[in-house]
Amino acid sequence: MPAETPASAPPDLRREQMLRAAAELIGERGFSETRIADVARRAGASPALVIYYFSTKDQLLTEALRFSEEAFYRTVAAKLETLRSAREQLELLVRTTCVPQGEGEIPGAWGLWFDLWAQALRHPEIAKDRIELDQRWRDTIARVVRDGQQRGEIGDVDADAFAITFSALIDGLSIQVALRDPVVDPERAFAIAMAFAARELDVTWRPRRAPTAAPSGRSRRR
Amino acid sequence: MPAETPASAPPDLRREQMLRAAAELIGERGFSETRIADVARRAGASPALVIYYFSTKDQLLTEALRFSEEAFYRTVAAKLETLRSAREQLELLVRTTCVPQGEGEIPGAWGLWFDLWAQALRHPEIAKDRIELDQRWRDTIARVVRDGQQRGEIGDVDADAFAITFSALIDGLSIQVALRDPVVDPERAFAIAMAFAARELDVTWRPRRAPTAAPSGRSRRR
DNA sequence: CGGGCTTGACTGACTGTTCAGTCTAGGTAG
DNA sequence: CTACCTAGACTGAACAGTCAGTCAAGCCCG
Repeated sequence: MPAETPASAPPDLRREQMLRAAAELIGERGFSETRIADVARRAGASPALVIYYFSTKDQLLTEALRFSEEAFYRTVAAKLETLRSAREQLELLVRTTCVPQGEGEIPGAWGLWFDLWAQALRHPEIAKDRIELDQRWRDTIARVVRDGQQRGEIGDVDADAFAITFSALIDGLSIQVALRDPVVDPERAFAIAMAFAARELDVTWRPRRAPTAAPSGRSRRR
Repeated sequence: MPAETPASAPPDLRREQMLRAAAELIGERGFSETRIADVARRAGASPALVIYYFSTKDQLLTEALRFSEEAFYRTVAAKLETLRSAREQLELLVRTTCVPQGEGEIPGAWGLWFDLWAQALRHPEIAKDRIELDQRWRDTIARVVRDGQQRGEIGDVDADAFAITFSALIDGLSIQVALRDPVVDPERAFAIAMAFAARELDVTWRPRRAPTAAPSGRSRRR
């Protein structure tokens, strides 16, 4: 692998390089399997320097988790802006969570989520972050609903209650997808989530193909 | 702590003691934070003996994960037998997953699940187990539905499709509960899941209290 | 030349695993 | 019944590898 790092970058960038590297590695290998030496190598720095910036390994990994989540939500929010109909916006939400690789975010984000949960369960500091982040996620969903309602695309439902249920459903589905469950492939997960939203929000959404049978292999949209 | 271990038990029991100890510890501290020394101490044995039975640490922890999941599903299946109505059976399913501590199973089972997912993502061996176990879980749900249909308690729906969606929803809800999200407390998760099932299965279920407000502190049923 | 950045070399602690035996129960021969 | 023997359960002590974090010294930019 070529060292694409300019050996000495502005210190702010250095930090970010390391955070990004750490986030990627956590996603690939898992939280506890990530060594600071690995992070250093990927960021094009020495292990000592990593400790220089983040004084402890735990701190680095913790910040990396936060960094990645933050990036994820920001990206989604930005993309959301570009879409005009509630249907498209909902599709975006579902697709970014239920379909393997969104573009622009840190790759391997799934492993990251699992580790985030596992860590949150035991470290109150991380737990607090996660709760906040998840609330933001539900707010995003609720806002899509409310906007759709104002435009008359969506019927009269409790947006917040819907957000809670819908985010739970999406989470559950994406676990299966991430773990490559043969019964719940990305297309199916997408179809289930959208069908649920359509029924619940009183909006029309026709699946492009029969939801159960998936006869023809199809290349993923990119 | 009193050594409740009879120093020398039949070897089959020894194995199980260790598996149980390992499963508990994984739940409490997490997969990677579990030392074989800890397992040994809790099982009333020496570290060397643990290696004597399971030749490697990974093997021990892997088997412990499987052991715990297996125990969980068996317990649920047994309890299901004792219930006669579909409504009660569904309540059981939701309660055992969405409410903190089921009785009889390994405590701290939640951390276990997160670790199971994290491990499954990276170790195909574990992934295979998980898929199989999850399929069994969905089958359990589907069977409850079909039985209910035969008894005329449940309307005409695709039991398998329902099982997929419902299990995803439950998973998502229980993540929030496990992570003590203030918005999704156990009662609320329970209410959401049951409401979904009721509507989807065309069965009546009245929440015992208003689903949103939870005014009075209430001791958990035991 | 001063201070932040960067490093290689080092270390101290931890921990999975090995090993060389000890102990016990049960079997067997005398 | 006794003495011996064997096998398997079990252990304490050491080993070896790994890795987070330290340090003293250089580097480079302003």
